[in-house]
Amino acid sequence: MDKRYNPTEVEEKWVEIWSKKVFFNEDSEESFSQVIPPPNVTGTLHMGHSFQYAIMDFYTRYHHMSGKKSHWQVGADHAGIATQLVVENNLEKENLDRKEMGRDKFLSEVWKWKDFSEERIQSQIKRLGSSVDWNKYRFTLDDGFTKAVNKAFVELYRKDKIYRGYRLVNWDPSLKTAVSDLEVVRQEKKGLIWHIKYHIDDSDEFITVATTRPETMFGDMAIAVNPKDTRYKSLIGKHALLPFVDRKLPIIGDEYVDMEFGTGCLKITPGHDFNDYEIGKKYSLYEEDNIVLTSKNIDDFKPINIFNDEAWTNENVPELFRNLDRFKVRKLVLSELAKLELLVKEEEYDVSVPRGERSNIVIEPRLINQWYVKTSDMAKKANKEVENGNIKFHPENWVKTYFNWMDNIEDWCISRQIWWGHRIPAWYDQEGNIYVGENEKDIKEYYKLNDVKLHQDEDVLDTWFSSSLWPFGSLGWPENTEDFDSFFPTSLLVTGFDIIFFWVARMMMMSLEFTGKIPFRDVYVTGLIRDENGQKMSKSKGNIIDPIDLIYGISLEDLVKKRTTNLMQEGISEKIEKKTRKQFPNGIDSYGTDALRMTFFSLATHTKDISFEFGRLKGFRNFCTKIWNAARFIDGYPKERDSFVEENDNDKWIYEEFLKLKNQINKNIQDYRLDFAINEIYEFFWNKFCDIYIEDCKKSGNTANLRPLLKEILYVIHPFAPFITEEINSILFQERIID
RNA sequence: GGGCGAGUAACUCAGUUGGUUAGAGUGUCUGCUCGACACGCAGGAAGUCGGGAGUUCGAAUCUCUCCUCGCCCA
Repeated sequence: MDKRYNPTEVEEKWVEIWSKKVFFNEDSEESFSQVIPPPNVTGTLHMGHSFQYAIMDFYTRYHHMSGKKSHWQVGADHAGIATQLVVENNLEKENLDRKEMGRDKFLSEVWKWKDFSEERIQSQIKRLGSSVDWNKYRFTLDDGFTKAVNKAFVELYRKDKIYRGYRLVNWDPSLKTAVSDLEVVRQEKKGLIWHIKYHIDDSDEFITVATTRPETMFGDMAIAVNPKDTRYKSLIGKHALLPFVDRKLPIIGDEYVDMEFGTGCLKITPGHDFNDYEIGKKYSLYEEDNIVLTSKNIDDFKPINIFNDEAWTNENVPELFRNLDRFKVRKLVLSELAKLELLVKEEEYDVSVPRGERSNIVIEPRLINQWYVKTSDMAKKANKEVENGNIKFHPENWVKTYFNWMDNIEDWCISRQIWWGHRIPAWYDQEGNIYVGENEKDIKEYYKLNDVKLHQDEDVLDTWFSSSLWPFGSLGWPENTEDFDSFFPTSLLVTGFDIIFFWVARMMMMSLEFTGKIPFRDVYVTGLIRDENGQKMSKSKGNIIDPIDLIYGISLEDLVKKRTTNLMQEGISEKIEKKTRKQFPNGIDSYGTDALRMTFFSLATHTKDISFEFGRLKGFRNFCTKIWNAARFIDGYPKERDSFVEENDNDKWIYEEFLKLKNQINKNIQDYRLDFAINEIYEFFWNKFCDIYIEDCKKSGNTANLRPLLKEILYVIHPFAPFITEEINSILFQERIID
């Protein structure tokens, strides 16, 4: 054995073995199972993935070693919008355009990319030593999974839990697709609010409204004031005249209006604002001959839409303002209002701007037909499982976050106007009647259609719709597979707090809906890995650390190159280079996978921001060397016996300590406190086993117990540090720990 | 506006449910190339536990309040 443990060579050997090997206690009655949160096929894995995979691998190995049938379901996610964007950007560099290519050709390009990305991801998962069964690998767009998705959609539709609705949605004008509430990020910034005068019909009076979005005024359908507001009480029932258009807008009194806000008068633009939409609906506003009327019949409600799909003004605005970008319209409206002396004033105001999570463009609410899942009943069922303790969150506190969202859940918009994804299994005839079924043949049978010409919905499903089926879909549902039988419901889900709403909650709803069972019992919610200053790692900040570079090490020049190529923004590369050179003057050392894993465990505390710290990584590399050298020392003594025999006080003491350790870490493992567990291992091995026991054995010459005890210790450490323990075990004992 | 969380040694963090002199890793200081290990060994320094008030025999831990910072939802 070398004086220093050299991890990379050793690890590559075991990676090769483990990636082909299936660990499986076939005959065991008890089972443990979990599904991987399928990584997106958008590129490579980052620190967060390696962190979570370390934890998942830990539990898979741990339960396998305790004799259970232990299964970790592996796979990847097609990641609709994200992947489509990556491929579109790549094509753009070759001056190719998605629209010009057409759907089929474009999709074949995406499939090519998927193969490329998938291979990289798979090799990364393997390199971390993940004990998955590669024969059971699934992809969310493979045939079996697509079948599950279609079945789920059709079933929900027939149970009246999916519907198509003409409603206001979050519209992304650059991607030209609807997105769900969760895919919209709000950005707080200093903006302006404008006070605008509207004439009162048949009067010399004015009413002044305050708005942050004057460009939407062409879609105004009412003015609302609080009925208690003495300033405006007398105006209720009269009409205001919309500037430039002279549309008569009813002035309505509604408690919803906050008297303190702005002027106390709100312009109601149901076609372009979510709150206004609700008010418009309440009064069923509709326009006739340039007069807006109210009605008691909700079917009369007809919001005015003033934008096209790119958020440029359409034919519903006066000619002067037509066919312009919404931000240009704003400027023009303001200057024209000023000319008419209708612009009273502008004030600074904190506004919250909705932006698309992927595109970063300002989201424009838009009226359009989309598909929705009715969520409230499903949410209630899911909540019950949390309330009665069938599903547990760790740390427990995350249930608050979970309920916070679930108690206010809205219907889920699941259709996306993109190409990469599961095409919605709905067809239309010439008259626009909707038929839902797994394919055209099924539909013709189910609806008893003869020679009707049908065309399929162009849209695809939200990626999270398919992901929500992952825990049972990946195990074979709707087929009645052996895996589904033995491993569902799964035991554990390891995932980040950032996708509790997107994913965890939705899996719970769908699983209960389709299998009648919970998808998992324990949810281990991890924090997010940040850099050592607590900053989020991102390409533009230039602080990304690739887990592979921690395992193998990387030279300064390569690291600088890696961090400064393919930057979206111009001009930041110098700053990044400077920062990188300062922080890593000698590049990054090689630390090996075990050291990285143990670092992750020690960082897996119950906080949501985890600063990744090199000091700790260094500490665990030293620890690996320590284990290696203890083994090397012990290897210097001949084998005398197979098992530990207590012969003196020293033996008695260390064995008691060892049993205490085992008890303690088993408890910690059950409590999902791997940080405690790894610290105890470290403390026991270094301070007790090495510093006291081995030293004492040296002095007394009673060394016969060293080998058997080391072997027992290696087994305990194995799920924490699989490579080094397996290597030492094979050198000293010519056996496999995990088989 | 509603909700959640953080503030402990120079740095990054624990503190397992109120109980002896508050812990770890890294860094730092002193001394060690003695046969496992300098990625080491033996020692050492280092903290008003964000501020204030309270409960208690006893508070980093419980209560109240204030300050600073972060995240999520509207």
